[in-house]
Amino acid sequence: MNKGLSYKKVRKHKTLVESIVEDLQGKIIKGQLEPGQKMVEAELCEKMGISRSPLREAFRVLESQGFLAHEPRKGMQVSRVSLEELENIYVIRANLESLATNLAVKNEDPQILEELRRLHHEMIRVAQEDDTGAYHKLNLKFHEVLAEASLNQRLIELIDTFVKQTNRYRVVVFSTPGKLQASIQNHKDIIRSFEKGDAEEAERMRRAAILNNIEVLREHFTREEPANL
Amino acid sequence: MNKGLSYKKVRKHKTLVESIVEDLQGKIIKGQLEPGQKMVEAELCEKMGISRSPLREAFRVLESQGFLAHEPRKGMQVSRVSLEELENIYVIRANLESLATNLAVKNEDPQILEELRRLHHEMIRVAQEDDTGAYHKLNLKFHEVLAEASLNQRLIELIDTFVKQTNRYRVVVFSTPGKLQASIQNHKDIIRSFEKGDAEEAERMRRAAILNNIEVLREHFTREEPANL
DNA sequence: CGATTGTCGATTGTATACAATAATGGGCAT
DNA sequence: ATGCCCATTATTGTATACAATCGACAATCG
Repeated sequence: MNKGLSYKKVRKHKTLVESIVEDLQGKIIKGQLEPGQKMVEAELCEKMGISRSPLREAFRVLESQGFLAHEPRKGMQVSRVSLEELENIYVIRANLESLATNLAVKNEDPQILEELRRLHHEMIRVAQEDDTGAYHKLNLKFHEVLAEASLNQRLIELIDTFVKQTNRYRVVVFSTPGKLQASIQNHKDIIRSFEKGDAEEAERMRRAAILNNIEVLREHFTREEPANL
Repeated sequence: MNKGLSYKKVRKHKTLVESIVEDLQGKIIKGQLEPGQKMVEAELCEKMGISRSPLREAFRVLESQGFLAHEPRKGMQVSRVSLEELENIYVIRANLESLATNLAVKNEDPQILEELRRLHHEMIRVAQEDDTGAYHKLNLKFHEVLAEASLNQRLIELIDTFVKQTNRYRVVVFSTPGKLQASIQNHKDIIRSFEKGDAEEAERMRRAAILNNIEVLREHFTREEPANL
């Protein structure tokens, strides 16, 4: 079967470039494309059944988002993130998300609060069943709702990009024992701050949780070999 | 004279795409390309003496940065920023820059402090001469130094983009009377916090200054017509 | 007279072709 | 055997060509 053709079929209203961006982004996040891997245009074109123009445009988008990196005449490669850079990214993400949390609380939308509570209880349930996969999905949703409640479109998009970037190394963070319970407690705290209308407190809670991930990462990567981060 | 050819000559080590990005970005910031203006590919290609491929790649970069926006099949246009969006951007910028300031102070680099002092005194000088143009340049430099002192590369780039975006409407902010003196006072405060090593205070100072710009903008655009923001 | 549809032109989306440069490998000299 | 140089080749950078879609205007029908 020609795998390439499916691309053209799938796109209903999406343009080819968008499809390619999503596809490659997904593969990078999932680790199917490893950091440092060379992205040879002709090769990818053939595999995907597309031509170089849309691929190169997709490359530019992904580069802007930090998923790819290139030097002129040397070609694109999947961005290679050092531990230090990853820490840098986490610091930014912590700030952006805590800002969003602050704004979300200030907006005082009862429907948002309701949604957060629902997700929170759902997470408690799947945590008891030790379903980390389901938990991760709900967790993402929880923070997505929080971000969107900021009603700041630019911020929402920015956070989305940064979350995706850190998720490339999520596996590491989430496999840590106790992390799940800490996460649940954190959500509880945020919801409580939300109920109190204490935006600053919610902001601090959110920031602390994200920054804590850095510790986990640092610990992990000083023990084990830096591998091919 | 063929204006187009200069493009190819100028690039020494820069690729065409980079040159185009810089050029268009500059024109958008300076207002030479107005918000909402259609960017017809063929037209620009002829004017610039380039072909569509690099132009379209530059488009993608600029779109990622928020300077352009496009709908499929409808074409690119210079992004049209509502007052609300501009406020959103300022809120993000305030957060990013205050974060950078915090990190900068924590790094405690005496050379940075020295550089900030130098720029500060320079600004006081040109302010006395009412040279707002020179002041603006020094001001940009001041905050650039502050951002770079964070030593967080990703953050530095992000701030750069956001600063450029808000600078599209800088004219408005800076023509306000009293703004210059307030700006000088703010720098003084930040330097003092730096000397004390009080990162949190410096962070608050920086944030307050940027957020204040929003007020100025809002005032300006509720009096005057929203124009073609 | 208004609405609808068809056709044409303009413009974007995609593919291919050409040019320039960097990586590779083999031959030759030391 | 090893290191340097040159040629070859692979790959990116740029330009052009082709296809698909959208918008506007006009012709036709109710």
